[in-house]
Amino acid sequence: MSAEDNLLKLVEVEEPEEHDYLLQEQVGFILRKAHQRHVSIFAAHIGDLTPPQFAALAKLRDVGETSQNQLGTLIAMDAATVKGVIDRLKARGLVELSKHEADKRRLLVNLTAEGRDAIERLIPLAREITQETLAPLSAKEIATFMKLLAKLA
Amino acid sequence: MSAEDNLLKLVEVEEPEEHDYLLQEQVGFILRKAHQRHVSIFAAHIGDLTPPQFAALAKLRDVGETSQNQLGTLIAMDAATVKGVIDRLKARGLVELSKHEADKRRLLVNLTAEGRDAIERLIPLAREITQETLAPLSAKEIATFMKLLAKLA
DNA sequence: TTGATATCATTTGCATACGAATGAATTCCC
DNA sequence: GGGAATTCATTCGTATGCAAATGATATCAA
Repeated sequence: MSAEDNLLKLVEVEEPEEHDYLLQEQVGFILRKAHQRHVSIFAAHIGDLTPPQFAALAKLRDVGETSQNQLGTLIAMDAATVKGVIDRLKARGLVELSKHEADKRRLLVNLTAEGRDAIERLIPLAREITQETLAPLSAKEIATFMKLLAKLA
Repeated sequence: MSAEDNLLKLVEVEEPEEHDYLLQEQVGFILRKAHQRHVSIFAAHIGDLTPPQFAALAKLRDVGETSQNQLGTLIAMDAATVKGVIDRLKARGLVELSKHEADKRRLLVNLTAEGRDAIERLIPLAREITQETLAPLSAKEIATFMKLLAKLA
């Protein structure tokens, strides 16, 4: 290889052509597809609840009664989004709402008995969903991936 | 109350009942948060276009004129979703639609001159978005992460 | 105490995202 | 050739997801 070739190669590596932008290699695009695949796996295992609805129930199981806003923070949903999710869970009798005695602004959310039964019943399925989502990776790869993904989230 | 009871209560308070299922460690939940963070970074750099709209333009730049359905396949959107995205890009004059001569079912989509200008102008910003999204990782970690993420998508 | 500020919840508007149903056009295959 | 199956696009309904505006309440600070 000539000196000119080496120089050219170096220049190419350090200053890539403006035309070689490949959508399918961008992290955002792949992230969106990976998320889509997960949601699809979720729906195949748990047909009557969405991932956000499941997240709300699972978090209420962890922390018990909380305000709607606080629950939203815990499951990474803004106030407008969490309201819709809770409304639908309430309509199905899985959560119940009550007013905070001291702070009249707050709307408390809690599992109903039916909601508690539902989440306990669904958690084994959720484990399968996690497993199937990660199935393309080896155990070692899963550990690495989860560590790096957590850094990005 | 016995001393044992007090001890037990203390333990319960400081180490709340160990639930064997932790939402915040599930891949689906973290994937959703990572995707949210990316969309937020995208919006901070490119305010007047959404990631799916950008994806449509970038892919049209790659492949040139295609049918609406085919474009949807290329950017991982179902027919109903891609229609809305293309409708909005058309309303803004960034793409133009035409009928396929041989196959009357197909609706061809292509960039307008304005659309081509827009995507060329935005690609440098998209590179910054990718960089900022991956900023929490080292170069080596990025390589590892992208390889594993691609396996999951 | 009171006026400014902050927090909680709601509502509206817009943009994905997808299942299901529908209609039009094409292809398959007997 | 012609009926069955497939493909392409559209529409409808439901569910996130978020920005921005609003109203009610609570907290802070002068």
